Amino acid sequence: MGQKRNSKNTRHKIYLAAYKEFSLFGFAGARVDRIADLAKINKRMIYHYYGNKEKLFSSVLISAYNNIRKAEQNLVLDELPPKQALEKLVDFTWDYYLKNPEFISLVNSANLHKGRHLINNSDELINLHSGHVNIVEKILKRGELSGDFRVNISPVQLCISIAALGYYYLTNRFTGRILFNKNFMDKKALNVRGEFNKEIIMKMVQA
Amino acid sequence: MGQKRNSKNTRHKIYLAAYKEFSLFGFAGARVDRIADLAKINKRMIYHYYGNKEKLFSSVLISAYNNIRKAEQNLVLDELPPKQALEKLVDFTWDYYLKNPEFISLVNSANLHKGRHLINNSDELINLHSGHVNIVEKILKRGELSGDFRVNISPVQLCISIAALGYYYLTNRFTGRILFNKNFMDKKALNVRGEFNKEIIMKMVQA
Amino acid sequence: MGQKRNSKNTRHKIYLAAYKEFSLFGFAGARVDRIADLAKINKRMIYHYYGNKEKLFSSVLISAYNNIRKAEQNLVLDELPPKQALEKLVDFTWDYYLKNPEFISLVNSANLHKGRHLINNSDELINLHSGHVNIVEKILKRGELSGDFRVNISPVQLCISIAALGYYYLTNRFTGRILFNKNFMDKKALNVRGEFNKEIIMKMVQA
Amino acid sequence: MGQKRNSKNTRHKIYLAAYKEFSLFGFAGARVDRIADLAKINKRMIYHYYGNKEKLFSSVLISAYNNIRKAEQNLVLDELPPKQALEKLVDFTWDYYLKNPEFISLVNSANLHKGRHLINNSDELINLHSGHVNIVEKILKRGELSGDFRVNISPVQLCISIAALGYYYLTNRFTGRILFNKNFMDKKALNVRGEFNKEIIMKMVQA
DNA sequence: TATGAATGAGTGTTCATTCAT
DNA sequence: AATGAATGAACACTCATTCAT
Repeated sequence: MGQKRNSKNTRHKIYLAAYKEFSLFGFAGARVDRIADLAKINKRMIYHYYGNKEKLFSSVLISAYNNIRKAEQNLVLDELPPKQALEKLVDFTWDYYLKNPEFISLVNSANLHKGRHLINNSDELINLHSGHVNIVEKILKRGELSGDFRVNISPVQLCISIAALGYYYLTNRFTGRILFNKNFMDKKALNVRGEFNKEIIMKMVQA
Repeated sequence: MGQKRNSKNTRHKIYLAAYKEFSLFGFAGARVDRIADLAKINKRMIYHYYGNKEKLFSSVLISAYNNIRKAEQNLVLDELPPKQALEKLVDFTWDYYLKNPEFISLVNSANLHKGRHLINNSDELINLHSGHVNIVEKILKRGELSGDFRVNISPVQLCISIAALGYYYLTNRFTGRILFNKNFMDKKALNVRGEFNKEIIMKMVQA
Repeated sequence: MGQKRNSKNTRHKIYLAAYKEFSLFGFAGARVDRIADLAKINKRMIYHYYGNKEKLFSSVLISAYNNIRKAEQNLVLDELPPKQALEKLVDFTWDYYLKNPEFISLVNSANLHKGRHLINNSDELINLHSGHVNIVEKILKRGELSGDFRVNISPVQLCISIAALGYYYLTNRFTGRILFNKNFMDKKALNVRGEFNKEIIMKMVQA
Repeated sequence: MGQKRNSKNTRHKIYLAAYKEFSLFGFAGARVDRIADLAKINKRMIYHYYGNKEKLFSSVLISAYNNIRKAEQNLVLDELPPKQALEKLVDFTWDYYLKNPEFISLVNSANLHKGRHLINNSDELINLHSGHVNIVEKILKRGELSGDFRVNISPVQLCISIAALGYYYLTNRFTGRILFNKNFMDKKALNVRGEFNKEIIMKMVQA
């Protein structure tokens, strides 16, 4: 049984610690030593399992992307009328970002590094991602047929918009608080924003 | 006089180099040495004029925010009908981001560091920023009166949304290219996105 | 029996890999991990069979010395006239170095470490080595009696000289190539050097 | 005057310490930390002045080669009869090695690394080195004319041989002591070897 | 006999910052 | 106002070796 000598366990502990560290400090600001301390493993193990800091970041980043897409795949949308399906998807996106703000930080860091951590590593992810667009496409098609939605709305542009509205609000919550002199994260503010996001998307698609 | 000119010059050269370095690498990834090399000044001068790396980042960040707000103030919107005024504002925001992608990088880095570089440094900026919200508020009010726009749209939420739609697209252009297998930055793609942004905002406000 | 064969096999695989690694990188530059990889055995086995890196190096070094001495013992020189016997010995030394350049690297590394890897480990080797001097001594004696050679030539100094002429040329083949702008290792160059070595030794001993 | 803030001084202290460290431990075995300690300078300065360990080794190595060649150039040989000139050169080589055993260690280490530290760094050195061959060539020519030396002796091969006889003896002094059970470094042994070297070279060239 | 997992001390290198002039 | 020299703490990464099975 041996909990102690457990390769998978160590690997996973590293992963969890790295996830936290990278999302708190970005790739450049993250410290391998802190990851080792946090994971309570020997630093050497990081290099044993992941090669180097860069590859560890890649792993974490890809997992983060995979996680959101997998969660999304679990949504049951096909049985809902198109409007409700779309609202549910917008809600899901907003909720996911709210519960996983680290995801946003990781993606920002990945883009600061021009996306190089995604290259050569992401076949599975790209497949998962195309599922993401498909979901939106299917909803739009159903809405067109039912007469609820306008025709010829680009699924990709809509995907991006749904993400954008929540992502921006959350990634800018710190500077936003200062500049707007408003706590972006209190319960009411979050509710207001969630509703606004839904409203703006629904207005966009409505016939 | 000559000396002062020089002094201003050195200060400004540092600023320009720092702006570039911080936007390329973020706060943590930026290197003081590189800034000095790029500015072609003695590294010691950075500490003379700006105190330390952190304060230099603050300066750069605040300037970046000021610049967008000042440019925005120069827009002449009052004389346009509300719809056109709003479209012009959306266009401006998108264009500004497109021409100043470093601004987005700086803001991301500032938020990674929880906005601490803005605190105690930003009275002027906060004033400028409230002007930003005012612009939107005024347009919304005029639109309500003219019957073009719905009533009770939150200016702050609209501000955020206008920014969000462009900001997200551009900050995620690298991972986006890989995940959507689509060049986010070619001319046509940028045009399509610009139009989509306008459409979504206009649909949101229309009566 | 099968197990013993396996055990010998593992030990030997380690030895071969270590021989290669140490001669390529020296003692300090050699990596235990690389030896394990090269030998395709578990790293732990190195410690099982040889104790540590230092002792492994000792083993390899002593084997290397033993090998050259054993090969030398196999020469049949007694039946040749003294001049021919000496020429054959010089040829042998030069050929052996040429075919076993790793030997030279190992010896250099051993001397860099002040010979400590030979101490307490080398009784058999010292015996073998005295055989080396005996060979030269016997030839010299026979040459004196036959009138071919001068009297009172020191066997030890001659041994050293025979080794020196080939050893130096080969160990310095890389810097030599650059400094003399001449490929030390092409066929013709090696032939020229081989003949020169013989000539210089024969001139030294001739009556 | 400022002894303390003295760039040349620091650079030189690093050089001296590196020279010692590299010759004691070879390139791989040398420690940058020890060099810094020995030089009593901040480790950072090593990287400031020399870039990295590898370049520092290159510098030290090239200087070592330059030094022996420069010392050799200072010999006044043209005014001596050819035999005496050649003997003086052999003596010089032997004495130089004896007084600078580190030189031998450095050259061994350089060759272990396949001479790469000499490449792209050694124009001056290659020139100096051709002076080395010229010296021998001139002596040989003069000896031919005077009838003291044989004709058609290769200067390059003779250069190599002169170096070889001393170099090998000294570089192998540690393993030699054990294998031959003889202190290679006591005064008498060194004298004997010095004379033997001269004898072997003179016999080689004599008419 | 054999192995995969783990370790602590260390290795070359880089960082933001300060000193001395 | 400006500079080249210097620093110590930290950085990512690697080492020979031992543990647990």
